[in-house]
Amino acid sequence: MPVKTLTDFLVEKSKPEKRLEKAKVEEQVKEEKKPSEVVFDEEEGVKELAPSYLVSATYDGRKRAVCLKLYNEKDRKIYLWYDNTGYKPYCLSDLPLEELKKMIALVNHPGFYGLEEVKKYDPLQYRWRTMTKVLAKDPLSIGGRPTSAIRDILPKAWEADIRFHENYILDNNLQVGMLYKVEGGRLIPVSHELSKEVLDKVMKVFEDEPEEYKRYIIRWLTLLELRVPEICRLALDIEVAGEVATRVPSPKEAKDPVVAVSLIGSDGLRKVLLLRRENVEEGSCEVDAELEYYDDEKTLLLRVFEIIEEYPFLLTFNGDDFDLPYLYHRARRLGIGAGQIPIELGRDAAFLRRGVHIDLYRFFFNRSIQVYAFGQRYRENTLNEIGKALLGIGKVELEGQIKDLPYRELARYCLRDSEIVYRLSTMNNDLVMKLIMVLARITYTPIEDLTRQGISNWIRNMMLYEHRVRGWLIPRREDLIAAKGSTTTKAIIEGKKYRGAEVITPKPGIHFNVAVLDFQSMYPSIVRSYNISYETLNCIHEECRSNKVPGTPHWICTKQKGLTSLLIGSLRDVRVRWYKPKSKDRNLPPDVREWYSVVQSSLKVILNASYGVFGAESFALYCPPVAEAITSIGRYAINKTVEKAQSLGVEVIYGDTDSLFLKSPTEEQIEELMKWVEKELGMEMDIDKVYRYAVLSSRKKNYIGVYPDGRIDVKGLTGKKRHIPDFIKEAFMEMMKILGSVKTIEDFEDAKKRIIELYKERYSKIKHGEVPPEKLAFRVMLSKPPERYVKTTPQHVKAALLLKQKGFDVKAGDIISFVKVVTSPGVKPTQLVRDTREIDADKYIEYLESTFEQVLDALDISLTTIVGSRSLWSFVPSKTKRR
DNA sequence: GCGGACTGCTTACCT
DNA sequence: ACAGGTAAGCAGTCCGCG
Repeated sequence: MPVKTLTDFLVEKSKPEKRLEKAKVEEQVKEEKKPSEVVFDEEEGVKELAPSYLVSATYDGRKRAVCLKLYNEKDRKIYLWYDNTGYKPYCLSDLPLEELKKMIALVNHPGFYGLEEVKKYDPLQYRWRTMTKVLAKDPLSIGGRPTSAIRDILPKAWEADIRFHENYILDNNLQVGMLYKVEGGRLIPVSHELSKEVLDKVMKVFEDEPEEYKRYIIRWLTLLELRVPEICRLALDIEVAGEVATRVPSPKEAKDPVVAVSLIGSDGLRKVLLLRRENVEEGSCEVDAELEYYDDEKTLLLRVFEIIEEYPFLLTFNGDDFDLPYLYHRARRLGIGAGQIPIELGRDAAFLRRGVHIDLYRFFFNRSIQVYAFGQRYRENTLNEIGKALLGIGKVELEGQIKDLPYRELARYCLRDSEIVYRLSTMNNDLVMKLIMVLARITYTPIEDLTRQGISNWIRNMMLYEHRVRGWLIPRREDLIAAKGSTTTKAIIEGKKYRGAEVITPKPGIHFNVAVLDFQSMYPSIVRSYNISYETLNCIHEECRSNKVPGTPHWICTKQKGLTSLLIGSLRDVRVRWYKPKSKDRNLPPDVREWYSVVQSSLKVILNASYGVFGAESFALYCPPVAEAITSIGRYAINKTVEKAQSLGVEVIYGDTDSLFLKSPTEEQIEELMKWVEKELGMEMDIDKVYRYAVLSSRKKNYIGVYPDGRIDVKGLTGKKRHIPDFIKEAFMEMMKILGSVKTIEDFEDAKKRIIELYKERYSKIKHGEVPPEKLAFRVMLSKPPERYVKTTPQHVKAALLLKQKGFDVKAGDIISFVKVVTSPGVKPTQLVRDTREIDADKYIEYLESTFEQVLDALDISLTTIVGSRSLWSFVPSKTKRR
């Protein structure tokens, strides 16, 4: 079929000077040459290679060339390919070539290589410009060197802060995660067209869209229909026998011996390497792995390195900061040459020379992954917590110190950590590995960068790629901000840059038959439908000025389709109209559905962040008016929809950002409202959920929704917050159970009574000191080191300081567990509590009361009157209703 | 010297 | 280092009070 592939599209749109050659023949991957035909030379890299997945790009400082890592699924090896096209680092100048030639400081710069004229389209000025490429011999000469970098010599430099290997990907249109082969030393993309079947179906779904738009859809489909390879991998964890148990050993010094290394491979390898030491017993527990004992630590380490080299991918948990640097420095200390160690240490990461190291700690720490990919199922970033939350297995509890453990107990402990790391990568059919690969494809980001960087960098990479494909000049930060002006709306929260979302004041009470409608990915829809992009916002055309963004003085271009609008809009549509429905389609085989589900959640991660990055200073295309325009249109849309609902006679009882809670609407009313939204606002609404009843208070972002089957949604209420004591949480859950059983309005009378009984029972338990301290522990995150709290000293910081006094290691990110006590300063770390009589019962009663009250005040019950009038002896008079 | 009103800080949540 | 909006509790300050 003469259908355009992504590769065609890219070639047509861009004219980079040195482009990699395009495959002439359509090879089928399955019928490819045997990997035995691989020609690989350690020094020079691969010369011949059957189709393999591009997973990473780095810069090899020794060879002064970009190095690509290609993963061959068949022999499960990574091959290195070094650039041989003479690609040079560069930045751009707006000065004419002739003028730059006369700049002595530039041409005499030791790293200066040459000049070249190029045409670039400037999106801020809507015109093509002639720019001069200033080429350098090495990346450091462009920038990054402390003194006299080329970018500082030039009066104005463009694109100078893009790293060399990133530039290489951009200029050569390399697609990370896709197939490439090597022939005669040349890197050649392997064409991977969509099947006719898929293509026909897609074109049917998007038949009404313009050609330009369809090309984007095909581009995403081409990247995302191809399955990712099986990733052969090794999980590793090490144990070090330090003298002080409360301190983490320093990797830089590496003065304590590595006493155990556990290794689990996807090929079935299960090993623990143990160091023999004096006075250590064998131990007795079962260990489900092969144990290897070493008398000599050096031999042990060399064996570990040997195994690492056998695998293309290495997984660790915090290996960037601990395991790999420790292994490296320890090995050096024991006299192992750097050349024998497969590890290369970066400034804040650890890499493998040949393979790819993925530090799952960094990946799981990523907020977007936490929230959107795993639905906040884990809320602490420790291996134990993530393991427990996602797999149901935590770390082995340590009795005593590492150095005192018998061999088998040590092996079991060490093995468990690798086991969790490995299982995190295999759960849900390798979900994590697939997510990583898919995100790398969408954002054109090497695996090593993707698993370490935040989402603003992923989106940056995706957008920079789009710029290069089109031959666009990437705007300089200050030019972008100067051209687009600042924000014009006032945030409700002091110190914020612009106004955000609308929250509709809830109508307190119990509401039966509630339908929750929401705009399907509201912000991306706005970006698509309103042509939002940094260049189209406040464009240069006089005629566009009347095309105002509601609620702001900003306007939007009517002449040209915005880059962001196309990019984000097409991603949204691919998700909403293709991948999401397919992931739920029961007619498809489970493995296909599962793949679609991986893709749709990856897209969700990107889309959810695509608005926020424009308001984030760390984003390369930071442009707050863009973010402001999006939220402003969002407020306009929801407010207009509320008006419309009311005019249709539907009561709106609550709404937040993109959702509306409608009280017993008829099907016709819903349908009419949705139709109106589509026609008038150019956006789609969905029935997100239907509640048998919802309990609202006057508090925003706080409600309980009960589904027809009795399941319950709890939002924002104290009872579900992570930091509150288990005792309170359990009481709250009991209360929810009671509410879940309510079917009709009549049932409420009984429910109210049961809730009051429940409250009284829990009340007296606290009062009588019958609750163990662990159940009363608050667990609050320390967001910075204790000494950095200078303005106030919150309770968890007080507790942290007490712990520190006792010699415990407390650092940012730790969860501090404390109870409220009667003695000064009112709190005590849970570990230090000896006697239940210390506990401040009244404080806990206050907490219990306010937790219940949040629910009860919506039910129109007041605890003070009902419980206070009963026979509960010394009832502490409660505060009047809090607002 | 103490309590109430108030503001600001901090955390955890919602979309 | 994706954003802003909301709730809640506590720390700290100011002021009145013969």
